Amino acid sequence: MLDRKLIAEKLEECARRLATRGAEGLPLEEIVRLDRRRKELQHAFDEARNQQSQLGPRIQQAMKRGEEASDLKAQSAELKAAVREHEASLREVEAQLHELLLTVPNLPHPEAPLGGEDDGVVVRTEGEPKEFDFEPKDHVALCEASGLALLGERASKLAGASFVTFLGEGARLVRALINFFLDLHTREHGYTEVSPPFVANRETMTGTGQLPKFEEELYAIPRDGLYLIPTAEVPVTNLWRNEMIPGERLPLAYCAYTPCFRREAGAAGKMTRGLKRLHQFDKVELVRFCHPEASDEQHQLLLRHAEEPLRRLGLHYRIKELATGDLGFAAARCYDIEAHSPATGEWLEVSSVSTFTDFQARRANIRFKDPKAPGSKGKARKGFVHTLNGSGLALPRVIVALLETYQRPEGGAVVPEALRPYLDGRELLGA
RNA sequence: GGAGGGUUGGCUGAGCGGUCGAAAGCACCUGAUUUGAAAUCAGGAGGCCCGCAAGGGCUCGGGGGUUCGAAUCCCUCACCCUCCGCCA
Repeated sequence: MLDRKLIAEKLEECARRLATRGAEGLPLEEIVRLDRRRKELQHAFDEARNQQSQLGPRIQQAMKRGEEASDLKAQSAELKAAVREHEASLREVEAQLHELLLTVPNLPHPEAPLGGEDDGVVVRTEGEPKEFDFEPKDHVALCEASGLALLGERASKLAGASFVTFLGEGARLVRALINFFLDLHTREHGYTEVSPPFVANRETMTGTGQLPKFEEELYAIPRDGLYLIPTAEVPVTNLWRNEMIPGERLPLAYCAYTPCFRREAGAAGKMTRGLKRLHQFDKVELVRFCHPEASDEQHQLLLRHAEEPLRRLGLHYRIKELATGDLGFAAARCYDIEAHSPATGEWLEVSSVSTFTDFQARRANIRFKDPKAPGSKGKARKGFVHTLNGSGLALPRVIVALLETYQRPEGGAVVPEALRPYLDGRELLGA
């Protein structure tokens, strides 16, 4: 959610910056108009309320003197009606305003490259492309040959297409990767592990920006008013909803393993075989809360943390900064981390590392309060925190890159060193 | 799921429907005493929102209601505790 004041004061600039992400025809003028109306109503309400509350003691005194005070009572009743009226219109205007505000995406970061999907900038490429002296198979063929994952009809029997079942060493590989990622981030990068609910209510989904605009993307449990989470970002960011974080605790860093559920409703036509696009996948997510002035630096730090698992697994990958038109609704700036699929030559997005500035914090009302300097009469500084998150990492596509990169001509795949402790020291998988 | 009890400021804990934004204690801040600290004494101070300020509004778990007036009465929701039932 954008700051109403900012929209009012810099309407042109907001519109221009939002246009760079392709957001046109937003109700910005309407928002400014409603905000002005809101202020007026608030004033009228305060005024009437003030008058009414001053009448109370006077009535009491009159009654102590044994008077009826019926004229005062009537006056008070009248004011009460006025207060109610003002309050009702105030609430209505506020609700309208809020609703409009929820539809406006975040402002892109001034340094984000301009353009659309194809204008992302590859910031750097890490590792070497894998060379084979035989014809490499793609991950689908490898899964079929090794039996690590069920991709076909037998798997879709359970919940439909685009749900996978990992079997035997494949299931074990999933667990190993989750543990590897979590251990790395908690032990070496200082993240606090969170194991949240895999469902969330409407308010929680609104806080991070999934609702109201992207209801189509979510699996819902209408009977209980719940949604399956599309990412751990949702429950973890909302941990602090409607709270004030003591400034000295910032920055906060959380990591969480959860399955992620996505309907991929907008992805029709992009259907792919195999593990590349699923309705349910496992992911370890990193979430950070920080002071506003720290978010750029925190974004770089988060990026380093998120890519570290790929480095340790010895995979070839690149970092791409998304152009403004490709940014997610709530993001101000975003790096995608893409692992290389040597069999197809594709770059697979395994992580999206975003900074949301105060956009999510406003929606979810997450603020900080710095401690007052001792002895100083100045007020403690308060404000909305900045939130950031990134996958660290999403499993299925990492598995694709892993199997393809480390495949052997005679079948199976070599386990990279870093992962062996999580697989009983095994050096080979699916052989 | 059923029955009962509870939720007050950072904490503990009072609070006849009318100067209650709320006693008291602890913690906190300022000053005095002290070489410094502790102890003691005297003061001060809840939080949030709008506002440059003056000022105003909101706030006793959330929401609604009764009343001229609600921390106090009623309804409802959430959470906590106890008992019963069920259960990995």
